[in-house]
Amino acid sequence: MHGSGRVKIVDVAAAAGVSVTTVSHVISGRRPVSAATRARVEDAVHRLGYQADPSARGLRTQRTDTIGLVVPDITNPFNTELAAGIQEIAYAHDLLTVVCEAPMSGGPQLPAVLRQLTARRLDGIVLGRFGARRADLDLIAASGTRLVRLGTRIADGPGDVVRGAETEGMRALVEHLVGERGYRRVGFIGGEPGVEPGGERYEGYRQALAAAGHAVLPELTVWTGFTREGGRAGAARLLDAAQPPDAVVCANDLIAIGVLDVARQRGLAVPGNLAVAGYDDIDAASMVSPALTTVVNPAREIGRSAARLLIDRIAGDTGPAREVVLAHQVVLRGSA
Amino acid sequence: MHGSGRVKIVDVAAAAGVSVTTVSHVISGRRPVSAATRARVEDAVHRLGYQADPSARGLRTQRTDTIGLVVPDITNPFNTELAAGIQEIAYAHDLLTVVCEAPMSGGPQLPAVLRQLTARRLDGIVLGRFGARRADLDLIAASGTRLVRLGTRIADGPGDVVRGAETEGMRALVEHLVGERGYRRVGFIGGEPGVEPGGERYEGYRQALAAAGHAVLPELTVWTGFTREGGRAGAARLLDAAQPPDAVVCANDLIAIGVLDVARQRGLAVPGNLAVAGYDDIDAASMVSPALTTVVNPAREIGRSAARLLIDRIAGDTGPAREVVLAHQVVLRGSA
DNA sequence: CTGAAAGCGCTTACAG
DNA sequence: CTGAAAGCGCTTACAG
Repeated sequence: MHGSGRVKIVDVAAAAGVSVTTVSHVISGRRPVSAATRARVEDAVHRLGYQADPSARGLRTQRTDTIGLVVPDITNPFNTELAAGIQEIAYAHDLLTVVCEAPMSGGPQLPAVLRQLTARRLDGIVLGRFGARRADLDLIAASGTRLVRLGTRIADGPGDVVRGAETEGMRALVEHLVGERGYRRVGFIGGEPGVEPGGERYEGYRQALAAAGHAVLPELTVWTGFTREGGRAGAARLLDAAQPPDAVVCANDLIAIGVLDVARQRGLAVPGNLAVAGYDDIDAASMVSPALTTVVNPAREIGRSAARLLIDRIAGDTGPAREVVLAHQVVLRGSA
Repeated sequence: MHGSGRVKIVDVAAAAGVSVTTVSHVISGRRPVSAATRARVEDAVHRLGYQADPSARGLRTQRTDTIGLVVPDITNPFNTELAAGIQEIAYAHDLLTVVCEAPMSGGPQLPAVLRQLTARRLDGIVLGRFGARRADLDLIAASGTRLVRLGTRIADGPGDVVRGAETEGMRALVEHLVGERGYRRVGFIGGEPGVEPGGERYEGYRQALAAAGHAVLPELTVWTGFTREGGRAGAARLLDAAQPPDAVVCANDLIAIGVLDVARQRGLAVPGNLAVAGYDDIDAASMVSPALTTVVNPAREIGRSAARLLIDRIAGDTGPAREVVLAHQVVLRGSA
């Protein structure tokens, strides 16, 4: 069985009575081998439990059969769904996936993380984090590592892009609140100012109000942070206004959950006194009470698309850069 | 700058006017180099942007500087915290971490995933999934890959172990409900029967009741699944009993959230008519209403400990197998 | 249909 | 303090 020391391709060749060349070709299928020889080799591979050394193979082929995903926070449910989608496709293609964290603040800096990944000679990188400088992106591309960026535009840098239709999703949500449900004063709580995807989502909110002929009131828009705490702070500000809103849409679900906290604390019925809507449809969105009306952020499907794009490129696709946009989907629950 | 083709160690040697041997030693620090030479080499490395090829290095050193984590579900918050803890330590030691999913049902089978990882010659594996056969574990150990198992006992297989004090945690929780809060009929909703960590947690429940002199009533224990749906089904069963419980402790938070659903739907006040407690302290536990009384599952710290153990072993520690147990911590919130 | 041999880019005894 | 050279285990032109 597994004696001391690993089984090498020469061991298989000896056991099967052929050259290492032939063993290699049986395994890769890159050259025809007679049925009898193939059977002997396959038997030896199986009997000895041979598995090619990836370092040796990688040194020859200049591939690592490994792709990377960079996200700001690996515990964020959106990012784990993303990772799951990538892994699903990668696993089927015998690629390993490494997920790396490059926090928006604190922890390893993005350029350091990217440098580590290019040092590892990954075959491809999915960049699921905003805020990369153009120079860093160009360095990835120049190193020969394929790149897929998430949530941005094709013109913003090298590589392909996958994104959800965020502006359209938020617009559809707000149009529903204003049109079907008849809310008149719809407020908006954004995340950190200038941080995506807050801008895209705000744009949808703005478009919907404009299309309905409503004014976008500055006193009903507040930017805090993409957290529950941000939602609490934002809700307090909006509700303390001279004319508070009758509905609040939030840049993400965590913010909306913070708004629910404040509503409960102030004894406001949701959606009776205040309608609340989020964005992303995280797990917790259906666990809070009332359950959150929100827009699906198709994280898993974004991951799948990104992995497919990367794999096509690794396989040699040299066509022009592509941008894949995934449709939005509004989920109506109890909160709005 | 980065012309065509990657910078190799010979390029650095040529630029610095020394041998590749010296370049290698400057980088590794494994041999004294004169200050002047060192400076020339470091300058060349920096100027050319040299990064050693990991495949070539790995082929020589027989290391991949990569460790793996195997979990049943990478989107489960407990597992992402685990991964975050491992990555935190691994990153500081220049190790890459790959997280692989081997679902309890459907998807890639555990032996196939483990085979893929040993084929990749990982330096170490953290096994965060139950249900591995002894033979599979022995194969990992025999392949020279260091192993840390989570949530089991040292006697169950090769390698080191890290686990939380689950039985003690559940026992402390139930003792609080019975002792301080005075609940008399405390029910238990478990996950899938026979699936850990359900057994450990049930044992804590059992011990607490026994210590308080309460009988463990079979009609107050039900095994469903570690999901919100499982909690709903379990709650329905318990509440339809001739003498329903006045409190329910659950094998995890998702189950407890399912119980809250049923309580709300039936108009039962929590904790007035029915106290509810969970286990794990996932994010959603503090988002539901009332917020869940639960026990912290120190996932991140378990990850950190596992990574440290693995790194010690990779560094050459050959001492006897170790079992690290992390203390429990009950979190009292509104639900019980 | 098959094999002998070069070479991928490192690290590390060995030698001085 | 420094260097020439072997060799890690593969894949793949090249040759027949």
